Amino acid sequence: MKEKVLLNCISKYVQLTVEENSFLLSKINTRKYLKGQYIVQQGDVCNFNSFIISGCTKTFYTDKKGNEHIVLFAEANWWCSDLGSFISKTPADYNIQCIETTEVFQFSYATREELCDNIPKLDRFFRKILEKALVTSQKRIVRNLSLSAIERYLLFCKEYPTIEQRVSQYMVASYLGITKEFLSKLKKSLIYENKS
Amino acid sequence: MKEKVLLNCISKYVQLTVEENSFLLSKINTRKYLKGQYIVQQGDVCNFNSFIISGCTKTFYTDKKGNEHIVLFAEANWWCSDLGSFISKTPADYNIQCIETTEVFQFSYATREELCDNIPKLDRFFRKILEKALVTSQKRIVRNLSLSAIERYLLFCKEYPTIEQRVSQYMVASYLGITKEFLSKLKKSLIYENKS
DNA sequence: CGCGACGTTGATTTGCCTCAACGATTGTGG
DNA sequence: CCACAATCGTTGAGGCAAATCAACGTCGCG
Repeated sequence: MKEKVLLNCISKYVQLTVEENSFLLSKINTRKYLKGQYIVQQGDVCNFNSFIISGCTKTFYTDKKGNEHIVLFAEANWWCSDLGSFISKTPADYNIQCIETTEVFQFSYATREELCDNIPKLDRFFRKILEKALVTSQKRIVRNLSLSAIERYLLFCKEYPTIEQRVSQYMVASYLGITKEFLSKLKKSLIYENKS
Repeated sequence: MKEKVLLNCISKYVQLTVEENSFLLSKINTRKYLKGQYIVQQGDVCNFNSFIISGCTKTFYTDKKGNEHIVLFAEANWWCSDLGSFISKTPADYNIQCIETTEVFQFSYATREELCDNIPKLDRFFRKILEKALVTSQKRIVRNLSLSAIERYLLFCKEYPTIEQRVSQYMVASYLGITKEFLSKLKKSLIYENKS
């Protein structure tokens, strides 16, 4: 039963009672997206915070020239939303698109507030995962400032091996902040290095 | 009375009772740093979360070549710490240095947990400010990926005019991810543009 | 089979860095 | 109160990492 995945995820940070668990589950909405479908589109309001049960999504910004810039990839057990849009009901800065068939639990803003009001431990849960997300985000800023493209690529492969395998090359390039052509050249140079 | 600044900051997000306020204040520690002093140094454990009463700090990473990369500037009413180090008691990735004489309230990890245990609304408070911080951090990632140096500089001046004025040029450059020499050239080119 | 999405390759260009030297401003001790 | 050092900012010459552009391979799929 897939609800267990979510309860498991939460139980790593806070301990809910049986009643709290069932209250939480009573508020859950499940939704399934096909490959290529959008959970949110830039400009729309992001009304849901989604917990990924299975599949994979990319959150990205499209600039004036039409180039994509990937904010994050999300796999099973991760949360995704355009947080800024979600919390202040303003138009989303980002698109969230499913790279594969993806199944999620979704919470509206009102539902999430209701849950946190009734189960204060959830405030703590979200606080803790936000702390982790912020640490990761700041680390990425620093890496983009201090490392070369090839160093960033190697770190990405090491830290997100499953993502590197399941998404297209051009998305990896976009995440790293380089062009797909240049990433292609980097990978070629790595092969030659290993041979010599 | 400077404790009011902190209570004010919190009251923008959650409403504490009189007893809660005084419990919170009873746990407060004040500390003053001189210009140039460090709140944390890379490699040490960051034992405090600091709320800035007055002054200004920079949080930065020093790479192997000795270059500084600024994660964030913080002024009055902001929180700063090496969050990763603070929550998991591991060596800090970053330095936090005072750019001016700076006065802060400090909370140890244990104190913060005690506060949140006794006042669950504080979990919500921290959740909300973390949400905002994460939005800002992700926005910066996207900007670094999608904008040129001059665009980033102009946005920085627009969004953080007070910081642009009080910190050295080379720190602004480091925040933007460019060299001080190149920033100097950018500023010169802006002057010529306005004349013609 | 033929089309569309993705990846590769090479030629050329460019945004930004490096290095080195030189002002300007500030603060500090004699 | 001046001299001098330290710190910060500016300028220019030259170099490199990565972008751009254009063409061509390749693979999966309707």
